[in-house]
Amino acid sequence: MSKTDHLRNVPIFTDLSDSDLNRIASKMVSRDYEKGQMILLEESTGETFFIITSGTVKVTRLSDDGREVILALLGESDFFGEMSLLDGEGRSANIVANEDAEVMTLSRRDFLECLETYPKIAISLLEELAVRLRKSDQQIESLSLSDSEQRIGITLIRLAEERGTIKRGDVMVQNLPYQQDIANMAGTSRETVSRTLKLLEDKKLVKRIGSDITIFNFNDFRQSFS
Amino acid sequence: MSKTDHLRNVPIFTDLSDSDLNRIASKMVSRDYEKGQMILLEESTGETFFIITSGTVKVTRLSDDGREVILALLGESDFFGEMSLLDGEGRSANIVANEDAEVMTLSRRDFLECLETYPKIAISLLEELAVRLRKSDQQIESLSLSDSEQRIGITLIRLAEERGTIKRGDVMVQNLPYQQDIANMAGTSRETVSRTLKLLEDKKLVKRIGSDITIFNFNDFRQSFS
DNA sequence: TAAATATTGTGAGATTCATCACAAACATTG
DNA sequence: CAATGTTTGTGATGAATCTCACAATATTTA
Repeated sequence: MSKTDHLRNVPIFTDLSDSDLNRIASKMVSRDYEKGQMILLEESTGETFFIITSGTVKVTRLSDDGREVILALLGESDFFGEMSLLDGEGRSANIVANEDAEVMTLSRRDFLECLETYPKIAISLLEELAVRLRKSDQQIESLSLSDSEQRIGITLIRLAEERGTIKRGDVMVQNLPYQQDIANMAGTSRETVSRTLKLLEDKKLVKRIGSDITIFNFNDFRQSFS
Repeated sequence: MSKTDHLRNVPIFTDLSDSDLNRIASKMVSRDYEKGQMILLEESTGETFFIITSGTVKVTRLSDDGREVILALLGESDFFGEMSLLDGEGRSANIVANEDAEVMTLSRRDFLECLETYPKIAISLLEELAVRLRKSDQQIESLSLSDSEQRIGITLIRLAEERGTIKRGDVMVQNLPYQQDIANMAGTSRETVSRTLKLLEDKKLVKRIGSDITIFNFNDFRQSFS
């Protein structure tokens, strides 16, 4: 797949013409990262905009004593790095390759120029940030008000919505993250994730086979954890 | 203060010329709300952009059983309502007048037209959303990793940064919100806020007089609760 | 100013969960 | 296919903090 083709799949670029896409693509550079490799480090100043062309990355914050919060898992056609380009602050999060990943990068200057040249990009980006802010708000609510079972349920829903496949009302997520990562997404401990997944299975709400999970009756499931 | 003057103080409009500001101001309508009055209800579709000209509002999410999370307290020159204008989703939060408040409103159509006409507004708005997203990420981290004392400390810092006055390294916040509201901001219970404020006072980190609080040595305080 | 209402303070018990400590299952590598 | 490392499962324990129940203050209203 060409760089231009990749760009076309990115929500904020979809409105552009082929020639515009080509123009932008010509300024982008590809980079590869191996699983576990740090792509961006907290506190470094952000100078680059990234688009994921393959693989997944995790966006995290770390406490001084090494505990981790996963703010998001991003995959193909998702982008990151825009925050500190926009507000000039240092990075607020670390980005680590969750599996081998390939990205395309755009320099700060080219990115900002893009925004000025194509107001549509700015507006699409606004939409995207609004969506993210909304998700953050939901997460804040669930961290504040829900117990660990609920939060883990909500985390499964997030995963299912992002990378699940539907089959007659059930949703299967292949290759569930490690329980430690689910715990870091849900704001709980690894052991609690282990126990809760078992509980959900006992309740016949989900079925696990290896590292895959099927959520039965996804709409009901989502309803009950909303 | 004229409508135009109010607009000038709003970060996303600061870059505009007086004539542009006037043009926008002419499309805005003022509205008043009494303390406690609901300005926007969750689930209704957003059709209006709001700028606060006086008073404060709180942005909340409610669980079905009536518990409340306060996502933000907004004051003069802050704005809200842009989220669902941008992504077309229904509102994600309720807005309630925290004290008597006056706002200026802009219709969806005029707001979006503004964005198209003045790309600078779009870019400023991007910056603002980036800042908010960053704050949300911090909050998610603190809800996930910190104990209640830390979270309450962080909440005090947020309040101090938004509405405190500095006096020789100390910061005073007048008219602290009710403990119930602080609890809803910090994701804890009202009783825990009561006990924790007392604890911070015993540790000589803060001093309370009536509904005012002084945080001693604000920089150190912030450091230790980072 | 008294009465009524709202807010804050505080003890005690219940509960949820994190943590520790292993064991079991699974995967990876020589 | 050992054997070594990773990930998951599970009991026991303790700590944090929520909840409930009032008491004590503040604040507002009559």
